[in-house]
Amino acid sequence: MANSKLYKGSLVTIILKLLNESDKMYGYQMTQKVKELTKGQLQITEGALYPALHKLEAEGLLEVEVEKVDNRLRKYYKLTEKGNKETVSKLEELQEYIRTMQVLVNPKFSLE
Amino acid sequence: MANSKLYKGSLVTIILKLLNESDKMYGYQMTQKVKELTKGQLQITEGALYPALHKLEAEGLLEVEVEKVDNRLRKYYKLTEKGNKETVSKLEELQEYIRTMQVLVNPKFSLE
DNA sequence: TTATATGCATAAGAAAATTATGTATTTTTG
DNA sequence: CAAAAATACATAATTTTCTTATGCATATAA
Repeated sequence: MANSKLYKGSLVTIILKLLNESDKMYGYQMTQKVKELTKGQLQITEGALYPALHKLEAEGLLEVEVEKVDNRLRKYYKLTEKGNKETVSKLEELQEYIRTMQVLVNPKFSLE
Repeated sequence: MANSKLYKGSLVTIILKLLNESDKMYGYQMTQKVKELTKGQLQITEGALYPALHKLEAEGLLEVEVEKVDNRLRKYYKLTEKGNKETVSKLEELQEYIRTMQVLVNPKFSLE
């Protein structure tokens, strides 16, 4: 997924946020969007993405709509109501994670 | 390690930063320090910590010094020169990760 | 005196990723 | 025009990193 191990665990958050912004997206499109937004820094691998999408669908957070474009298959995903709630929760978790890590990494804590 | 999966991959960064601040520490002390700094939010489990310390030692990032205090064993870890460099690198990676995730999560990117 | 805290360690299993394939169509490039 | 690259999905084997469970031992608090 990236050169840094830190991204481990954040794929679901990224997927949910993408769908939260874009209404509906298909897998390949997500990989391209993330590559573009991060200027190539973050490359989502298919081996990570597709199983993650299938899992989110199985959990009822995403729903699928298959489309055929140019004789090629596209599986559009969109958030369910449950998925919307989970998105909020995952984004809060991310902010919380960042806050906590800032505390640990902030030089101030050397004082005590 | 925590309720959030996001912490996966950040243990090494945390360990290195702790040692960067404290010169030398032993495992149990690290768990307490992190618990204290994060007000109980982040609990480092021993099953994660000790293997991680052993690995960092094997990689030459940490060196060990065993001490006996009150008839109980303590293994003090400190950063090697290589460990110091890796600390800088890991902290940069963390800042980079945070920046990237902010971009992905920031509502602004819905514009294009 | 018994539970909790201190201090280490490892093994089994789960979760989430990487890497490597595989299939198939379309578009670009030399 | 042929070959390579891009588009679009999928899965299997393996690796990494963690959780959970267990184990041992001593010191301190209830």
